[in-house]
Amino acid sequence: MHTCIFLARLTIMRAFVFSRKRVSYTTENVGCKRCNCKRSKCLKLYCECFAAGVYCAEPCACLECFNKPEYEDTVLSTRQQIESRNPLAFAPKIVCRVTEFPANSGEDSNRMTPSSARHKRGCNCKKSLCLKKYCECFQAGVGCSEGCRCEGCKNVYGMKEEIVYKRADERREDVSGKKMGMVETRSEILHSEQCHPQHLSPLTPSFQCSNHGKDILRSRLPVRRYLPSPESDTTVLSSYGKSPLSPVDSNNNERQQKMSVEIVDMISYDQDVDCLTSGEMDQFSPRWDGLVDMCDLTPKPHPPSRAMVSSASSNSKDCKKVLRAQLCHRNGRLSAISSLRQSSPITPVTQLGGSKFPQESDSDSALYGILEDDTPDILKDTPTPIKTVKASSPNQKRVSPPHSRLHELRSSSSPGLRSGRKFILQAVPSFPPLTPYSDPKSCSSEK
DNA sequence: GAGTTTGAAACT
DNA sequence: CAGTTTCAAACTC
Repeated sequence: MHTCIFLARLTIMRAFVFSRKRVSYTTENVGCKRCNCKRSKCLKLYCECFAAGVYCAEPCACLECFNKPEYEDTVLSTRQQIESRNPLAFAPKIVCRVTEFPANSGEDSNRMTPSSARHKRGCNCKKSLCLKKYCECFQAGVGCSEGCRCEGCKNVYGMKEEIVYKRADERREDVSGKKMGMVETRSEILHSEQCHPQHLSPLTPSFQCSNHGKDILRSRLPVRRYLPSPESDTTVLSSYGKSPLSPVDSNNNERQQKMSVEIVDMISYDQDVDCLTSGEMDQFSPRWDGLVDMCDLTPKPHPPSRAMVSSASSNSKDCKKVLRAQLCHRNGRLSAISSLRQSSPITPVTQLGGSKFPQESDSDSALYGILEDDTPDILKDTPTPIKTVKASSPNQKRVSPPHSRLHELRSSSSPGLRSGRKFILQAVPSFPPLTPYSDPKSCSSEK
């Protein structure tokens, strides 16, 4: 169970931290760098805000911006259109896969490590050597993978060749029943953290806001070198060089806990948190399905482990249950997490009115049926030949959240959410809001 | 701050 | 699907 929670945290953290570029929010959103679109009208994936599923806000320096609450319909239809072209367009780019271990014994049968967070689509770098933020993998703080088509990869988070080699190695060792070698080492580190809760913040998503995630990431990094965190422009070693028990962590612990509640509540965040999280919190909506990715993992029985905290269930279902239970336990309103797996990052639920929560892929088709002519007038001068829409969700996972819940959630107010400066596209939550949404229309006056 | 480089997204 | 163009962020000076 702890493993599951742990992975959930990690995945969420990654989703937040790595999926967006330099979006540095403060509570006041002062000096925040947001998009700077000149020609895309903030209605294409070029636009960071749009891609992130949030409305542009004051910090944006965009021109002719249509990514605003008042153009909600346009935004939604545009998203719809883009999704029809590429169903994964708004899906989190970083997914956290799990290293699965062969079944050896009943004990610790749920051992898994988030050893392979990767860019879903992979990069295509030619000149940056995957060492600059041009590289999405590097920017996301993840290693390149087989899916990357990069040339001369030197990604410090994991080179493509290295990954391929290690995976082959893992498979070989798994088959031979040998000990896990490097993988084991990594998982041991991970494991160590799991087994020593004092090393971690409590079981709340706050973990994602700490640098624990980075520590974990670091644990996956070659020991030989540390480079500046992609999230840090100034710190050379960043948190990668810190011990998990570093003072920073302990100092952060309390506020991490606080943060966790805020994250879970999807309310505005504490600006006191480090830049890792502060810039990402209100990008929440479209990234929550990172959790989905995590939960989609299907851990297999694992070999015995000395001290594995392993009350986790051995299947993703249970994992989700555990996660849900855990989160619900921490936040009564979090029952919405039960919809994690069903939610779509891109489904414009508002257009579905109060319809019932559709089931899985059916929802998509239903949705698409509703949203037909999806070419926004605004963009019709640049027509896109999309007329038919895929009826099924690419991974069969992205479905609208329960509207009844949404409705419930909306009907209650969340001061924290209202305090957020960013308009999350309420209509296209990737993940059912964990706290009430504030109606974009009602809060459009905030802007 | 302007100009350049880069690679993703969009288009053909 | 491959090649090209457009775009905006990252980067350099």
